[in-house]
Amino acid sequence: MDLSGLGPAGQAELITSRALNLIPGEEALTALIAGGRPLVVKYGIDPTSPDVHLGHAVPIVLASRFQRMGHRVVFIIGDVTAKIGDPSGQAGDRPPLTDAEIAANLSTYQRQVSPFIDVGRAELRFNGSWLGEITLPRLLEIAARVPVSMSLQRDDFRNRLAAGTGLSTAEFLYSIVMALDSVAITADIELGGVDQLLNLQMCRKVMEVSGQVPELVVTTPLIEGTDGTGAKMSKSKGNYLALTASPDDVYGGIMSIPDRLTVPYLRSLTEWTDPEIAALGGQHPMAVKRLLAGDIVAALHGLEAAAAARAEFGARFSRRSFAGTRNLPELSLAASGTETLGTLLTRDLGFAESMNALRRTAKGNGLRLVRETAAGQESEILPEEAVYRTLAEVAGDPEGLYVKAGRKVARIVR
RNA sequence: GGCGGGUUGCCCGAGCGGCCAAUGGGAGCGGACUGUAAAUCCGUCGCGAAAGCUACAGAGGUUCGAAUCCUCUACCCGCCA
Repeated sequence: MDLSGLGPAGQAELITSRALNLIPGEEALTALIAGGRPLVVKYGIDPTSPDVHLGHAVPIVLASRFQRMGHRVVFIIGDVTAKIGDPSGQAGDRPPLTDAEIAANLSTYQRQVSPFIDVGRAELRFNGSWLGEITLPRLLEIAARVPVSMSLQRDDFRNRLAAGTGLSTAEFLYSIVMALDSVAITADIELGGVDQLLNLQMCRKVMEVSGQVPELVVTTPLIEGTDGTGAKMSKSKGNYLALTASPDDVYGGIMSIPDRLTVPYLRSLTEWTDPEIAALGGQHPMAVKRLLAGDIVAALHGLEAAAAARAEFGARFSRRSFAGTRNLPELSLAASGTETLGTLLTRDLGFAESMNALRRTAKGNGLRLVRETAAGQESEILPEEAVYRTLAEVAGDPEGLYVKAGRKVARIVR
């Protein structure tokens, strides 16, 4: 949706309503937009990991809004810092990257993020192209005018200092180095997650020290992970939805988030406006979540895929019918009738981690044979020993037959 | 550099010579209930069909027998320099 026709107040509102912090404030944003020229909107991307998930999409959604308002989005790639390695001093877990790796990560990143923003229209800048030019006197000049107390506002720095755990000088310099990027492109606005707030403030400071107008800082909320533990979405917690996930997985993944996250997700990841969201209030929480899931799948994979994922979900989980379900793994009697059920379910399908794990599932009534006919479903709980019987023995007539191990299902075919 | 404390399963954390594959909590998994939500309850929670095997930082040793005792190594954490 083109937003360039919107007036300054309208544009500012569209950003402000989704921002957690706006520094110095909304009036400044409105004034900046009212200036009439295309603004330089900076967004730094991390070239160290090719994995992008929904959490990363949040600031991108805002960047896209700026873009559609007619402003210039500039992605800064921290190639210098990536080549130096992890600044946090945790030895070894983040080795420096080569140029080739950075390029590869970058193109993966662009591809994954493209559903949310017009990547072709965004500008790309590598900070190596100007950081290499910075002289030591210049760096000292800036450092001399940036108080250490600014960095010490960071809890993690303070805690580590207090605890006596290592805090390197490089880490102190890191935020100044990133701030030089803002100076290099004379950014008007910078976007980032709230976790970057202190770094972003450093950008303002350094710009000021360099005689520039400090950029306007916009931070976005960190969305909670899908598991509902309250932790932010992150790869290491495993509570994330990758942008590359299949339509079915994304749809299902969204459906499994706690109800209380539906609105935050709608706000952070879709173009629904606050009045529209408020109007959904009367609906069943699950219905709203369906809208959200459909919307996100549509963004990532298109409307058709969204419709298919919706139908799939309805068949598979709401009606629990398997006949209409696509993408079910299959066990073929002809090909593997003589293999044991346990082998097939663990080794071939990965439904359980080990034979013992599968037996435990069976012991808890989780291993079942389901026969689906026009009349409905009949389910038979398989005993633990069935794990060691062959598929042919267990299955018999495969017509409309499915095996379930816990929540996972496979179709049995001839 | 000196002295002291620690390293247990996915995480936290008991155990301090046999009854320890290892108490308890959390996470996970399965079941009931459901909307692949939340809450609750129940079960389960190294691998192996079994015999058994592998596990309590690593390597040796003492002992009929070690997660538990001894020695060395690595890492962590305190206090003192």
